[in-house]
Amino acid sequence: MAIMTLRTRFAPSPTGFLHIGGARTALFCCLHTRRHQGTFLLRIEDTDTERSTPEAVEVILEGLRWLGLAPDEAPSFQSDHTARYLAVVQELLAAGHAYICTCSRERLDAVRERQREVGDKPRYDGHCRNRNLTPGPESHVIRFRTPHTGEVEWEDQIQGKICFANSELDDLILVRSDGSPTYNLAVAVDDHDMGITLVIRGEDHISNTPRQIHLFRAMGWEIPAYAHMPLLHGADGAKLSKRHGAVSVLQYREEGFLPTAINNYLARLGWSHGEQEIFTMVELEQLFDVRQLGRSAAIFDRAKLLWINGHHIRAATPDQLLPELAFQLGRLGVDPIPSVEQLARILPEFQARAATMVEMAQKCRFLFIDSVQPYEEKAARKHLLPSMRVPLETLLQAVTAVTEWHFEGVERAFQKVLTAHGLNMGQLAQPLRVVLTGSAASPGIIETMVMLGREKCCQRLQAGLAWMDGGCG
RNA sequence: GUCCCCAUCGUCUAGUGGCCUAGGACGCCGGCCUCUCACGCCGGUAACACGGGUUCGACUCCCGUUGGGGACGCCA
Repeated sequence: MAIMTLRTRFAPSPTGFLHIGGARTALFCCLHTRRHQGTFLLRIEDTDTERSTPEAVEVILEGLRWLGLAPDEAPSFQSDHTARYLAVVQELLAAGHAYICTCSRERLDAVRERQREVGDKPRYDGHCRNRNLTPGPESHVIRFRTPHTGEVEWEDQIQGKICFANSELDDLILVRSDGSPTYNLAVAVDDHDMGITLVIRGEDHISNTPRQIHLFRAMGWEIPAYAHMPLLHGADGAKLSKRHGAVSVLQYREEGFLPTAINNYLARLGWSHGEQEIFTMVELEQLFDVRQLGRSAAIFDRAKLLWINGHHIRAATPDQLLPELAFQLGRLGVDPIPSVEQLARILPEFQARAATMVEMAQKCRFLFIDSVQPYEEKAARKHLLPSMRVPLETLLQAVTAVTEWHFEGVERAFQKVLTAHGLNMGQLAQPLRVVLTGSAASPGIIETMVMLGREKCCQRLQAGLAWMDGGCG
């Protein structure tokens, strides 16, 4: 069968960072395309020369790379296509589908204000539509001649049938008075030129679709299919945007989230597959289909993201986590950053204990610093009782005498102290933990000692005894 | 205001006329495990917005109301 191969695009405007909502759009687009063996493209929509910056392009690219959503071909920049857009407009002008408009912004504002007062939808009133103006020295824009009657309808792959009466639409501007092309023109031309067969984007673009379809019709082009996905909302239920609580996806990396976890979480917003909650990227690429999306907006829930992130941390192999842990330790000021061998040895002990890589770094930091004093006050008060002084001193001796520094060897020494003083595990483990780690929580006490090494164990035991002698109870 | 869209536990969702005294997940609460903290396991909490229809039977279909969101730029 001659099924047209799927071509999609993610089309961000480089006016800022890539936020979590944009990342979700890119993810859905990418997953759907991979599932159907299509081609996923990236188009930078920089027709707004005022606000677009090369820095933003770089940040968006980096965000996509980090998430593993790299496009299949080199990105396309709308700013490279200006001549093409303008040529299309000339065709439109020649065919009578566009016209010159000399209305001033002041007039437009006044018209809109009047319409609002009457309770109408603000839109261009068609003042220049039939004036047959020709380009002159006077400042002018070029507008599209939108049909007055009839309607535009399309079968949206997510929303179902959507229909707009043409009478609801106005004559949009195609070319600004400075001669630059506008968004709707550029999108329509590029979607056609790039051979896009399915436009996947946020539902905030629904109202642009009829305009773009009209442009396609006027040019006699084949109209692509559309899939408008529900938006991501913030905790207050409003659209997530840069000025509304959204932060860069790269900040999630800083906060210790794994890209697989972010993707997993985002995919479950609006989409599900039975009762499965945890998905790998490979699974998503096999299962995700935009046509299975729900139609209602979802609210971003950090608590669930944390849970999923913890799950992916546990599921990861240590070497996958190594670079992230090193990165986070560096941010905590650990210097020098431990070797990968060192980190690989201790990392498994912390996988089940951290929801983020930041948390993991915080929890294993004690291993790599010189002193854990001052102790966490509450922990010290509760566990470093005077009665523990002697047992800890015995332990110091036992530790010094350990011949082979491995789990069994250390455990033997520890048990000996327990027996000698008639203590149970917890009675000795907790004070020791405080002395060794500075806090009342850590991996198993023997594991902790083994990880720390004999030298540091002895040093900290000595420091602990000194602290107790100092009477700082 | 006008147009478009949406509506199941606090949140993400399953549900496509009877299998629903509405299932799962996160969170929260309780318990187990236990040297601490986690992980894990067990149990609990909590929802079909409202009103009309259609039907032998509605969470599921239709209409209305209410509520929410989006769009109304020489931004994208």
